Amino acid sequence: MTLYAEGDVGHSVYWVAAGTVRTVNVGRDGNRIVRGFYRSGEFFGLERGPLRASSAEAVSETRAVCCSRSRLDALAASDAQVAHELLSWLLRMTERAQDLAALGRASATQKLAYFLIDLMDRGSAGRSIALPMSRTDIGDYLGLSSETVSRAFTILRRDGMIATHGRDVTLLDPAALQRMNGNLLKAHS
Amino acid sequence: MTLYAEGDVGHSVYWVAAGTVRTVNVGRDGNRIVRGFYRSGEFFGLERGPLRASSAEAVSETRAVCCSRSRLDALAASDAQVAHELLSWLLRMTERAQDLAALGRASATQKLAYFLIDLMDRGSAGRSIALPMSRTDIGDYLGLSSETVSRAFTILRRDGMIATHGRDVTLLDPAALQRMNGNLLKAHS
DNA sequence: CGCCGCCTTGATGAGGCTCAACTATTGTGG
DNA sequence: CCACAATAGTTGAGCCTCATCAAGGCGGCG
Repeated sequence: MTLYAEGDVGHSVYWVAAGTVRTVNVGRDGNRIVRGFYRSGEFFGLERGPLRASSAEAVSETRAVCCSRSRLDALAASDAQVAHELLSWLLRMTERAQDLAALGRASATQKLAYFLIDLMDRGSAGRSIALPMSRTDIGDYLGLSSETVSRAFTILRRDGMIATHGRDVTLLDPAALQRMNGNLLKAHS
Repeated sequence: MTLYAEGDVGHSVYWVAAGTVRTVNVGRDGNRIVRGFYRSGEFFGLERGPLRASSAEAVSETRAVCCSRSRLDALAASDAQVAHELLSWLLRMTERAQDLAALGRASATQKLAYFLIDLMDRGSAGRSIALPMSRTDIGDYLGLSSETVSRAFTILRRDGMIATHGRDVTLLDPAALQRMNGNLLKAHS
């Protein structure tokens, strides 16, 4: 379940073939922070220093491919296409993290709307999403408690924007969800 | 004062020679979000698409060097050193944005402590910082109101962690400031 | 001197965290 | 197949932090 832990030495970069991975920090007082979710087709594990800044854990059953940092560097140096992909991916990561930071002032419901839209943009083909993670995971990612996440789901359901059945979510009105954030999030596709 | 505006077409990348630049988004309802500050020696303006996602404004008197994206790409392709610098810078940007997002649950005082520590790590030699930006700027960056920022300054001053005189801030106890964030922020140097 | 922007401080209200109870779902052993 | 336990999700009540509105202070600059 754990691919690597916070503080480990490791230069490997990973590519998610199937499933979902989360990167996590745990404060000394036990408060957990989910720094990111990585879905099938995405990269993670590229860091500045030799020590892992966060742990990486499989959220559901997951297959991941591992590549050493030196091999990646060599590939990027020789193949301009790879270098461009890498740059583009990093820029996207930065954008996403900045978007999340910009949501600091937003309401819990707006944060959840952002989360769902982002998830739809990234992987799910139709309007249905099978969330692999718990409410607590979502909360630790958005900076909310699991109870507040649950309440936000209830509000979106009541307003007819989504339908839920356990962890299965159907986005009934994606445009309305997107509008909730004062279209802070441009089309990231 | 404005280097480029949100929505502009532009591929240029900038390097701050002196002064401070902020990148800004403005929602339709007028709420302002400062996405980042860039101090002397730092880069900004590198984005994924051809359209600017945010405006860039000089906070104080500033000199900035401009470089076209194509020239940067050529440089990075030919010079491994430049490519490495670029990668390292992007990773740092991502880290910083993720740190800020992770502060979502933190108190206003913790956020301000993070801000000051980050600022010290990045540019100021001694323990004194001459803030170039207003309380409102800081608030729009941290997701707080300017009043709350002001109150947080008062608390840190009362607790003997800083001394302030207008926009001049002296960090009396940097270690204590760093500890406030459950040492979420590792040494980023 | 008086205006103006920035900063500070106070009072009030709203949103979200915490504690707590209850329900739903899944898994386990008899 | 059922009883039970364990985990996840939902909903409610009270408190606390921060946003908002409002009123001064403190320079800078004409």
